[in-house]
Amino acid sequence: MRRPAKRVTSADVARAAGVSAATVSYVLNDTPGQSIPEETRRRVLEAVKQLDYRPRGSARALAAGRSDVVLLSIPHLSIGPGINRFVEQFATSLAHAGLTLVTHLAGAPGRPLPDVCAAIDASVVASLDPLDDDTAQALRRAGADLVFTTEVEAHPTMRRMGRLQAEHLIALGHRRLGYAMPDHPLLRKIADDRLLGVADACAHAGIDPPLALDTKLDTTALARAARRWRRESVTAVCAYNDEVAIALLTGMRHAKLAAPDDLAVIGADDIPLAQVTDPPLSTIAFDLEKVGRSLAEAVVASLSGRKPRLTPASLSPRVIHRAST
Amino acid sequence: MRRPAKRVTSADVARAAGVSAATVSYVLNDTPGQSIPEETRRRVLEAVKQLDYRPRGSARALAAGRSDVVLLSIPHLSIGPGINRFVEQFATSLAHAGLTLVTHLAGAPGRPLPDVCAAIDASVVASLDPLDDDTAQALRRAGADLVFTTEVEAHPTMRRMGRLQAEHLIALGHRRLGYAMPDHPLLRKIADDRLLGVADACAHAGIDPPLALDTKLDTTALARAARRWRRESVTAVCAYNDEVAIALLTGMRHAKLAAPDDLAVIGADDIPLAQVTDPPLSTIAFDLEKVGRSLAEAVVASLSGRKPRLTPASLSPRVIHRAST
DNA sequence: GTAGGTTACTGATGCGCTTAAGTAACGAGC
DNA sequence: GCTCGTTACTTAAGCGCATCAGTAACCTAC
Repeated sequence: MRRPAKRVTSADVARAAGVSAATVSYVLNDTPGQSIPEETRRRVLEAVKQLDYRPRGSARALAAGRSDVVLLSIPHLSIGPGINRFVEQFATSLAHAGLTLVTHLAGAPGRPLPDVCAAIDASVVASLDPLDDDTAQALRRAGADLVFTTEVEAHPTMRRMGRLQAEHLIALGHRRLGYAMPDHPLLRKIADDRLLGVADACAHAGIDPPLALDTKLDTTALARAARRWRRESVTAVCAYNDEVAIALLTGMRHAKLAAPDDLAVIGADDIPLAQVTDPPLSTIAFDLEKVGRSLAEAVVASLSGRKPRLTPASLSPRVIHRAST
Repeated sequence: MRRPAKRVTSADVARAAGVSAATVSYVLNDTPGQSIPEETRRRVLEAVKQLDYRPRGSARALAAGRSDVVLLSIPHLSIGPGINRFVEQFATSLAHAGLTLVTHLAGAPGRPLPDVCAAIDASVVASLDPLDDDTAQALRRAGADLVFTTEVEAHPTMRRMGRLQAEHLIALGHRRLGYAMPDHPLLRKIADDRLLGVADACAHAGIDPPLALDTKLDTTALARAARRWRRESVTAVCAYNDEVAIALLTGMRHAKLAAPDDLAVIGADDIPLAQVTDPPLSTIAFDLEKVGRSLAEAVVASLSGRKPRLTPASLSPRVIHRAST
């Protein structure tokens, strides 16, 4: 592997601007306590633009002892397309603070998070849900701060979503609930959390625990599941997510069952398609943009030594009531 | 911002193993031309494990002049959940070659790709579709190799997808096609490409160009669009993607139109839900795992100085024929 | 008029690693 | 018995930047 061609360095900029490399660094970083006259600043910035100079992150990180890179670990499988809006807002908010976001698909067999973190020398690792202890410790040893959307004390987000689904159905008068589990083994952990939330709500309302059925994205199988729930006098189903819920709706049509009269269905995530199903799907939505913004604040806080203080209900999930319930 | 606590360095490992830092580096990198007896190697690796040492990417990159980080730029909005499978496979294949993958959501107002690239000092930037010239040049100046899924000469993937959709419908005997455009302005460019592909196929078959209609994810609006196509004697519609197609199916049901008899519908992306619509949706699928693997190969090739040689039809889109056409 | 402060810089150092160059110890070959 | 080659290392340089410790020039105050 050849060494890449010579790149523009701060020394080049310094030469072009007729100053020292230190001055270039001061100008570019607005280093507090340094007084740079307007004229010099202009010359330096001019040279930067002329040469299309971009400081190398690795050199900066090495010299400064910390980088401006934030690593976001996102769950193995998408939490729906909304994740994009979240990431975008997060990246934008971080950029305002001079930080750079890159993301890593967690759980993949590719490479453990601490390795990735060390490789890019991230100074903060953010995640939507808490990481396991070993990983967290390894990351901290690798020099990264950790930031999550959920406070440790609060109910984990996933569990809360399940609770909201169930509470909605119970409020509508349903007394026996079903739960539609996803088939993908990697979704199992999240699904179990959400199911626990449903069980919480049932227990709290003093009704039977939910009847959970494994499902797959297959119309016939879901038609069967729907009939099974009916037989067991289930009147409403919480689906793991909108995808499962939509598939269930199709399965029900095949079984000649209609939502919400024969079986009420609520999804989770509020994917765009949830508005255009037949009937439109009730679901749980997050304000992901807000989450992105507040997570960015937490990162900045953590970086300046303050305890990241998150809003109580960071993900703020809420019920979207449409025609399927 | 306090300097983070002292982290484990290669000097610490060297001390623990009773060797010099150079030896540690030789062991960890399997540096060719260095003979390390088994016993020494064992001692070093032992110390590494004991201390949970992870080399800092920034220091490595700085010293070696190149990092082992690959940056994947993914389009602004998800190309469906399949993107996950692709990223995963890509990351795994890269990991086998000792490379680390991180991704960046392109197009977001956050921070331009070259800045991100410089910040993490990526040595390769991969992208699903070609980047504009300015960006490409800036990246190259930032010292990154560029790798794409599409060869420059080949038809851009997006255009090809549109062509496949149309060819499928034409082969089924349709003589007047519609095209359902997405409403999101950021999708416009991709949509235009796909539409061009449809137009190509129509021209090639000697039939009228497609009647493109703007749509949004709204059942009523789509019912109206469906009726409009019918009035204009369109018998089959290519949808921008499966999402639009599924919404159209719902709109058609509201307009008392059935697929494929009243209007055939084909989507694109083969999202999981496409199997469970009513009727199941014909669509265009990619072999994303294969793409991930071959893109990783291209990256490795590019890094070892060879020209990245991609398989002719890297994304290899193909028609999935279900009941909606 | 000069001590003391401020402004506007520069020089030197070191971050943690890779790598070229060096070296001590040992065995083989003559 | 001495050289040469090999093995198994070590030493030192330097990657590109941030940052600390200067310092020269100029200004102010008394």
